[in-house]
Amino acid sequence: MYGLIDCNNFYASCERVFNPLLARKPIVVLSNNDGCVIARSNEAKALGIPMGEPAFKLKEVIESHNVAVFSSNYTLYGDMSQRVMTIISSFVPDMEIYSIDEVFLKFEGYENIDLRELGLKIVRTTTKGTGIPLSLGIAPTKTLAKVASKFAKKYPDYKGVCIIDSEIKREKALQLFAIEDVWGIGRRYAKKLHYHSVNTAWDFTQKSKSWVRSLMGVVGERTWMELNGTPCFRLEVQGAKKSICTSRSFGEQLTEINPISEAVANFAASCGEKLRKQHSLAHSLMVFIHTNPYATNKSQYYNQILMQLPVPTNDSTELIKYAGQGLKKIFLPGFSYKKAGVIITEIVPERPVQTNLFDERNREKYNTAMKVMDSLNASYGNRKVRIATQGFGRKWKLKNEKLSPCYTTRLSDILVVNANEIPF
DNA sequence: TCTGGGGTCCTAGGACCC
DNA sequence: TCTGGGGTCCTAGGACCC
Repeated sequence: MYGLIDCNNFYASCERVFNPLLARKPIVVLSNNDGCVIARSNEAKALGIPMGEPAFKLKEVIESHNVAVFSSNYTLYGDMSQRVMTIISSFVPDMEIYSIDEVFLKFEGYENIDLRELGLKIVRTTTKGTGIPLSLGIAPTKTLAKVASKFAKKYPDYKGVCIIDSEIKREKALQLFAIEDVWGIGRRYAKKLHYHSVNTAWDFTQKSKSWVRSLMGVVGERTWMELNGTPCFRLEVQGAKKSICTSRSFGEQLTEINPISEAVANFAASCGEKLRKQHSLAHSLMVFIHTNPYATNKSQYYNQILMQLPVPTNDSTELIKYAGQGLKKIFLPGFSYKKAGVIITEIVPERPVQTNLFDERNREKYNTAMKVMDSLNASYGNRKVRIATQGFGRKWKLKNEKLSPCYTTRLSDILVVNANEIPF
């Protein structure tokens, strides 16, 4: 059997843990730049605030219902996520962390254990230890476990744990489950399926396999098999990322290249950091910039450029250099830019080392510099040590006016470092 | 008049997820 | 005035190989 644990309204719940006055109050968390709603407490959902709604359209409802509004604080959410996952892993070792707020479990060798009892214990212990409410679904396939977790969340009588372990339960659950809520069925396929009078997950399973295959390809066929009880997706081991992207919308529109260069340098540096963290090197790097697509009355420009790196690297100074060269090639004056980003692909493991006959760079020296920089930044805070081109400007910085404190990771807590651990 | 068969790799775009 | 960020996989078509 597979399990799927989903943290309820995760970001909103994280904010609430450290602010008990928010209990039973409507909460929304906004995307970067305080753009649109990306998380809502149940109370906010009840007010009819939709997911993805731009914040400026919600001014009225926020004021009239006293909705608590937060900028997103990924430092806090990331740390809370780790705590949740750590507790869960003490119960079930076979787990796949699927996202910041979801984890798949595999119950293998649990044949003589009451999974409902175990599930309740996991949910209760984790919520008690972190303050985050959870829902757990258990079923023979990952897709069905997802379905079960939605029931666990929706109906309080389940006390957070719902199990689909018989044909009768599977049939009943799928008949009550809208096709567009199935894992793997997005907006496009849902529309196609509705057109063919497939409205519930059950309707979908009653279609023939070949019909599904011709409409949705092999991906849809797998979903069909999973809903019918045949597992197609295993627990996946977490590997290194195959692409890494850092991109942001700017707090204000930028017309000059200088602040954009600074932003792009920071994005490249951040990609380098992520690469080093997973012990990988990248062979290519892409830079993109674009204007504000919502400003339909202004002229639009979107461009990107792929840069091949001579030798796979995770050195921020090198990534910054190529990102900057790329930006110069695609930047055109006369536009108001809203967003830029750096995407890194062709990622390979750090070892074995690949060399280039004509490479003249002293890679050992730069690697040491990166190590020292990472370790200082880990101790003293992000970007405390940086490459000069990353700059100190604030022009491109995003808006986050409603940011909560990093309760669990703020510097006063982690500044207690052993001097011997600083490598110089 | 009549012109094969079997591959690989790359890219762009589309679909999905959180 | 104001609209997020970061991923994965699959497919079709083109270019190329022998």
